[in-house]
Amino acid sequence: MFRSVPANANFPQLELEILEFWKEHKIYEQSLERRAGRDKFVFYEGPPTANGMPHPGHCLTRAIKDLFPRYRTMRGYYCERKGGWDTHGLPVEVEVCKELGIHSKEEIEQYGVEPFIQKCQQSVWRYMQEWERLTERLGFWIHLDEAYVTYHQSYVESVWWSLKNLFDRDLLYQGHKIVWWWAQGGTALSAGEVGQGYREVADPSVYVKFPLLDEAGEKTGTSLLVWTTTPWTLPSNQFAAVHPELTYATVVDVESGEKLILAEDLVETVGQKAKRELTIESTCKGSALLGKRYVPPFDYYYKAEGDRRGKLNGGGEQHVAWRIVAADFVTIDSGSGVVHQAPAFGEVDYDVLVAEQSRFSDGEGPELINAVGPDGKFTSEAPDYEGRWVKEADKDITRELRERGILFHLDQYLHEYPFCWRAEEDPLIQYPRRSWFIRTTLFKDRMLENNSKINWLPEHIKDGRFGNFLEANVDWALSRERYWGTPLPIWVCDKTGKMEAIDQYDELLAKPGVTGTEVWAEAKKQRPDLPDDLRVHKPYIDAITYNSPFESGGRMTRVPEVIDCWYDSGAMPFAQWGYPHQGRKEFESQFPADFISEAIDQTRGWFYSQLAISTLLFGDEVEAEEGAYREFPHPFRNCIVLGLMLGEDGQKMSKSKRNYREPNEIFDKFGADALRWYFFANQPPWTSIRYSEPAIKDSIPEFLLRLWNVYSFFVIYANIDGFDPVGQAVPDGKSADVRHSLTYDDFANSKGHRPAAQRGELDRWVLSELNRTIAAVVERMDAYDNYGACQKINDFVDGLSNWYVRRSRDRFWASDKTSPEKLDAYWTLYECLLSTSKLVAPFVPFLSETLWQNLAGVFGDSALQSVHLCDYPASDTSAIDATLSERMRLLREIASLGRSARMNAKLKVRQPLAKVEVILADSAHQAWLEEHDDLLRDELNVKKIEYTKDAETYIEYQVQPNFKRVGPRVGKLMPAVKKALTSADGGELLKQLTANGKVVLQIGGETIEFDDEDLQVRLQAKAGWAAAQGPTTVVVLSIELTDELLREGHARDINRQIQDRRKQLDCAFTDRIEVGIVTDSEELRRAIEENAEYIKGETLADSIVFEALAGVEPLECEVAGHKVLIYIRVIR
RNA sequence: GGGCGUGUAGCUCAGUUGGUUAGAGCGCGUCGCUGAUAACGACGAGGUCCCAGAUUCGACUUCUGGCACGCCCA
Repeated sequence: MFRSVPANANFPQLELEILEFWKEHKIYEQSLERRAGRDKFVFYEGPPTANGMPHPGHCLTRAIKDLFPRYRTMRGYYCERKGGWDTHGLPVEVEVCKELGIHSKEEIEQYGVEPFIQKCQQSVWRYMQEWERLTERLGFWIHLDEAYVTYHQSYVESVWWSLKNLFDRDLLYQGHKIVWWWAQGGTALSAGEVGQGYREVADPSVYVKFPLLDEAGEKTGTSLLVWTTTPWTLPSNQFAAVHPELTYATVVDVESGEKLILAEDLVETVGQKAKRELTIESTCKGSALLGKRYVPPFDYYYKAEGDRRGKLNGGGEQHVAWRIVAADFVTIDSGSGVVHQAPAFGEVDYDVLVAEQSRFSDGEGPELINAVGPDGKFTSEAPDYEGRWVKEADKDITRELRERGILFHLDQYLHEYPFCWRAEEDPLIQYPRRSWFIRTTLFKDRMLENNSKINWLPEHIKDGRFGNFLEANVDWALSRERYWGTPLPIWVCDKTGKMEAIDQYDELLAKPGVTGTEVWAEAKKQRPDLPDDLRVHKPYIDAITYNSPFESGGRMTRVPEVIDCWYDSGAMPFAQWGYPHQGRKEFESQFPADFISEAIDQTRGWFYSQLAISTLLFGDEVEAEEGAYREFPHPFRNCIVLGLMLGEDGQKMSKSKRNYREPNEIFDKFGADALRWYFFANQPPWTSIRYSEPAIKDSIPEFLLRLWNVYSFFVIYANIDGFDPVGQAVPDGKSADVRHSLTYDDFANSKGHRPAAQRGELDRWVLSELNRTIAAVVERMDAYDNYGACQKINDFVDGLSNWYVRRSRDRFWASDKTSPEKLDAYWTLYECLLSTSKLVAPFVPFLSETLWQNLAGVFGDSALQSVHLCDYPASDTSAIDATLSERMRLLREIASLGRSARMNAKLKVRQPLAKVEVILADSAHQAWLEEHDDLLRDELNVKKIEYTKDAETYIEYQVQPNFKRVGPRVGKLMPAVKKALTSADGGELLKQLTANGKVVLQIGGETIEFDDEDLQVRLQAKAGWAAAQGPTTVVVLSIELTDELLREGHARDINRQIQDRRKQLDCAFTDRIEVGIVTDSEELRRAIEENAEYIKGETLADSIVFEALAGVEPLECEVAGHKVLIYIRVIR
């Protein structure tokens, strides 16, 4: 006996039971053990940060991450799933600062770096429990207790190894990075923080004259007209930039006679602004101006360096600065088309400097000029303004320019400018900071090559967002002037400035003359519970110094920076194993990944950091560890890039807007399977989806409940009829302790089990559909297309429920429990359900497990304990019958048309009809349909189905060209062809076609032949018939009703009333009853008498009498316009 | 301002290499079924496939240019 199935399934409750079962029997662990030694399917977990609450978007990521490993495991692969946590970085520091009520780095230093990072380490686990709970509840199988953690010593040392590798290969260097700088707080702000602080302000907009020099260095009398909104950057000017493709005009200021150069398109605008009359004297391309020198507005640097020339790489010399250079970012949207360049205070300006530097030989090019200190005040290099806050100095600088006669025009400019988000009055400035970089640009081509080998889903990521990002690669700014992060493992000699990288803590301790280890020892003494991993972090690591190998008496001290936490996560493919200090074997066997998935916001994050690090470390034929060079792609082969999940209102999910529900709420209300199915089955994973509770809820009736109902139906009747699949189910020769996946073969010797070929058409049809579905699902899932796979599954379950079960009900209800047809029905449905539960297991692991446990449970220890231990179903191609499939489709179409026609004629299905006539455009399957019309007769409740030959009575033929075939052949004649065919007599054309095998028409002066396949025939029902038409089929109802048919209809009405009453009385499915009917209508009485056997059979009535039954409450109802009293007594 | 993506029914979304009746679910309407039953099914209404051009015999589909929204970056 199967366990009886609750009528109303409580999915969330069932899921909790399954979770318990999995835990108790270690099903996940077993599923891995069963695949030990098999081919590997490698999965990488992109580490989430556990210091924020998980939201539904995280469910999506985790669901996809679960789906494919589960699928592959069932397909026979060994798929380890090691968890991981991202723990470093600014967000963690910000959280701790919030908690402490402090902001600036100064305040952190005051509070103490040591307690601060201790707090960071604890904060990282704040929402750990919620994350673990979500992971488990969603059914995401992953080893959380063996998760890698980015702050662990082994992980840090692994990252150190990779950095040492880069350092030793001269791929790590120090340079400047222009950052958004909060001068008052002495700290750089992250992009996110800067983004929060934009607001509209009015800044000065100044047009300044830069006098041009000739070859000899003499003033030419012409000036560049240069525009800027930050006058305070003018003392640090190094270049003036023009766009090489723009046209520039030399104009004469009519009033003063001065000559100026500016973009031609801006002459009028600038003239109007300054209220000057400017007449154009000549024009030239920007490219013609390149290299010309000018006198900058301030001579703080120019005085000494103005005449300096440097050697160019290609030979020759050039002045290092104060000349015109080309830049693509120059526009004519505002200003003068000539842009002042102060590389210290603008990222694009800085890039111009770097480009210039690269043209000169080493040490010969321009140095960065910076007259401003980190406090935002002018330094002694600009003595006139020394000590003044730059923004405040703008006015005086402008005044000085005016006094010196080089200010052409001044006005106000409204624009968006960033301010500090925690000190609203403080404007941010762009400012250069010493920073460490990785020379990723050297590897651009290698990274692109690597990228080209990756299978991106969707495909456009490869050459789109990700490819473009790689094309525009700049060196990776690695260092951060922060506290909680992987320390940059570089020690500097205080005598020589020479450096070395260290990749292991023990190696550091073994250095000669090492001191400073007591700082950690002391801390550990004070707080023995401190995790040892902290010793490789600030401030402890900073305390450790040792004797310089470069010069005696020198000491080696670590540089102060920590690294970008994206580097941490990108190092995960090897660092998760502590490679190469340990875990070599694991790394070798788990690299590269077959599959990763994250949302699209990781393009520049984890996707890039992994690819870059891997390409640099393992992608070039470097002299390195054994076999460092690897074929691309690595470190991942397939990557599903998920869309972002938006809130209910289509906006970004936000806690404060409350535009989404907590994941737990969804689990409690609808269950994890509903959520998972919603994710997998409703759209390709890369489309961004809007969080929608109704849509999640819909998964239940749409899919889960439909499958559940079939399952429930099966269990109810299998138990009633005592259907027992066990018998000799386990084939001889197989050891009793082998547990089975229960495939078709396992039943071959069972009682009442017939080979599919011997079963009826409907059974063979559904088995054919099943195997087609299996093949399609496997094909889709191997291509990482969960959406396509779900559609196939959904179609199958729909067919199983709404056609197979519906049309097989009679067989399940048949009284002869041993008839082969009845047993066929049970076996077929049983096999379908078992296969389906395996098929859907990766998608809805809970529901499938529930089904499996009950359906396979009757086998006890002969069957596998969990569906997740089974092999994924394999398609039996011999069971697939494409012709049958097509025929059944046609049959269903006819049934549908029949219902449609009934609807139009307002003839309910309970009323039997004498006949329908079916007209087929193509008679290929007619004979088969005729043989199987019992199904149709029953479905449509008609006595007879005829396939009409002489169709012209009911319909007209409309002939259309097969555009795909005929189009290319006739080209421009197509409209004429269409017209000729549709306006011709369709019947006539068809007769020609049948007689000659072709139709020949004169169209547009040409003779055109059409064969069978060139023409498409549509049927059109003529008016006046109760008919419905499909593209190739028409169904016509015969609507004359005889008295006999009417009485049969009445009997059916009575039947339905009795069934209704049974339900009200809460009858068991097998309860037998006595029926009494009281009515005045002779007609009804006759209807019942004539159909008594039918009613008795349907309603399990032992007797029907025409009188009241004593002691029974009657049901009063109306049938065919007559009042009827129905008495029902249950026989107990 | 740049890159990428999206725009299809009231809502949420599909739409395979261009082929002439553009689909699903929900919602709505009408009806049916009643031994899966607090389920289920059928049928129907509902569309300027964002707009404008171009290519083509033919464009939701390809191209160009707009518009709107989203993401990433300036």
